[in-house]
Amino acid sequence: MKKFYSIVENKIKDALNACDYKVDEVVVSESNRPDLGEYQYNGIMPLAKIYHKNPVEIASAVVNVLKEDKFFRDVNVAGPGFINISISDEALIEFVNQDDYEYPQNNKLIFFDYGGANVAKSLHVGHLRSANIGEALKRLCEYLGYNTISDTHLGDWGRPLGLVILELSLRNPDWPFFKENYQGEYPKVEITSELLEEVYPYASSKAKEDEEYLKMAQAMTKRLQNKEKGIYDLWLQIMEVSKNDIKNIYDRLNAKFDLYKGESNAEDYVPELLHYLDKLNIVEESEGAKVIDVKKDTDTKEMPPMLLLKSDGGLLYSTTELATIFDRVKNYHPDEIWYIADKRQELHFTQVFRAAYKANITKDEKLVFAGFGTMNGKDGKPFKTRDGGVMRLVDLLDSVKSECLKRLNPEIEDNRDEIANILAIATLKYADMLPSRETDYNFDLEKFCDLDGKTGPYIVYSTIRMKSLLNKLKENNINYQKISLIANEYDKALILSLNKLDNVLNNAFNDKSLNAITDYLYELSTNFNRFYTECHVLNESDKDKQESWAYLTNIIYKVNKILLDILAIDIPDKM
RNA sequence: GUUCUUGUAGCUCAGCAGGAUAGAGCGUACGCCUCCGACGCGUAAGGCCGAGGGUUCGAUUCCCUCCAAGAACACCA
Repeated sequence: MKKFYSIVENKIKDALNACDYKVDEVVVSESNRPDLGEYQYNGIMPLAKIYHKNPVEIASAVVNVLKEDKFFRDVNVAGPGFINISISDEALIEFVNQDDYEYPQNNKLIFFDYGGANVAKSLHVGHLRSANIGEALKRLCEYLGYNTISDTHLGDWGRPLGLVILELSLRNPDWPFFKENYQGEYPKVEITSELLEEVYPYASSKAKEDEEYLKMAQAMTKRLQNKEKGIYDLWLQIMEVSKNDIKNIYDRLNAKFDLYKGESNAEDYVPELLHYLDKLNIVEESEGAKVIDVKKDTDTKEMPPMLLLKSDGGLLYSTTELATIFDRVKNYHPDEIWYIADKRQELHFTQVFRAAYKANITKDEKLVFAGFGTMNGKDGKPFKTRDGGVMRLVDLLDSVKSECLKRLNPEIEDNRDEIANILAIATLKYADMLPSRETDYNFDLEKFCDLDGKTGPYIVYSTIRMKSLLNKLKENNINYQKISLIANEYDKALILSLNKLDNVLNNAFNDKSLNAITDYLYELSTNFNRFYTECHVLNESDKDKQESWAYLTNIIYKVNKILLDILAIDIPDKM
């Protein structure tokens, strides 16, 4: 991958060295004074402090060295020691012509935990961000050369399953799963996702009112966790139905998981884990439960101990989580494990991570929690359906889809449904990743689907425009190998934007946030649209100009595609 | 209650390893189609960066206090 900023930064570093100033790192940024230069370097002032010298003096010396380099069109000192830099057209052209957009592969493995679907419960709006952000971060890491593995970490082993099985047993007492000493194969029973969708909420609310029912559910959960014959077989059938359902929705969202493991898999490691922890002497008893103290001296806030086992011996969220880390470390040897989950779960993960470190389960592995903010309704309150229930993810996707369908160009006759679906996903994903990761945001259908502004449809439209222009160039046999000139401020603006690619991707990686990318996509689109209206590629008579512009259009399309692929956004041919 | 997070234009949000004149989008007001998709483009107005202190040559950015909002706080996941 070619790195424009690094070139500039290294040149400045060399110049500083030539003047006998040593710096660890030079960071150049886009100028906020475009009247003075395209880029700026502000590092002279702090340097002057170290060397007890006048910053303007240092800056002038450095500038004199840089001025010798034909790479720069202009370098000057302003104010207390800012260095303003402009690049020569020749250098810009040479850089654009380098076709080098791939990062070298490295041997680091990042393990991703996102999605977090629960079996027997339909995916709801709360699952949207985890899938979007997780998938995009995973693709970003892959693009940057990391190896990745992703796992949904299904919630398939806790009380919800106990509740569902209990309720099914009450409704179908004659099912053989619940008969003791049943011999032979268990029959395949009629379980549909619709049924599960109805059963869980019913059982869940009943457990809240009915203490007896709750106790029965707890007992059933325990029986499941003991893998009791019959109960476990029924569970397998529930799993199959539910997993398919989950996969379908994730497919729609372009979220592809390498693993569909879950708490139940981690459960296999629980005995080993408990045995291991026992030897370490870090498990304590508290109010009947087994806990691991994870407090640190440096804590400013109270840090409750991690609950390992319930007083009835049952497993908890944290237990399976810890066992999952155990499993992952043992079987996949990741360098890092990234958890993309609602930021409200941060305390829970902090506890588990600390326990994992304390128990020396992870050794060098780094456990990273990347929490995201909540998507709320338009009113800023938690997203609900009209009757106050939790909105299902499918329903949300469908509502966006029908809104997109309404706005589709009426002249398009074929595949309207399919196009609307692609558009809906683009719309939702773009809107979802536009705020920075930790920001809560409000779902606003009208706003997201609007063709004006920082929206998915605008980005999609611009990309379609690029594609359509490239097709026209092909039809007219207009070929392009390279850019040979910069004609005006419009193509130049585009080039300067393109130079940022590597920076943007690295910022996104460092912050584990996609907003740098969504924002950059908007910048590219808007710069392209301006270029498009001002520079008429097809009927430009100057052949060099035409070729340069055609080449540029191709590059911008290519970079756009790279970014959209990272975000897992597809682009229809028309809209 | 304790702790954490957030407070930036009318609205929604970026920026915040300190830097020059704080940026977008929407909305508002004006413009631009005999040419590659006007589902586009341009121009303008709009800000004491929650308040008050501090550190610094320099603070929206770092530290402290206060005010306001949100979230998390052991046998649910």
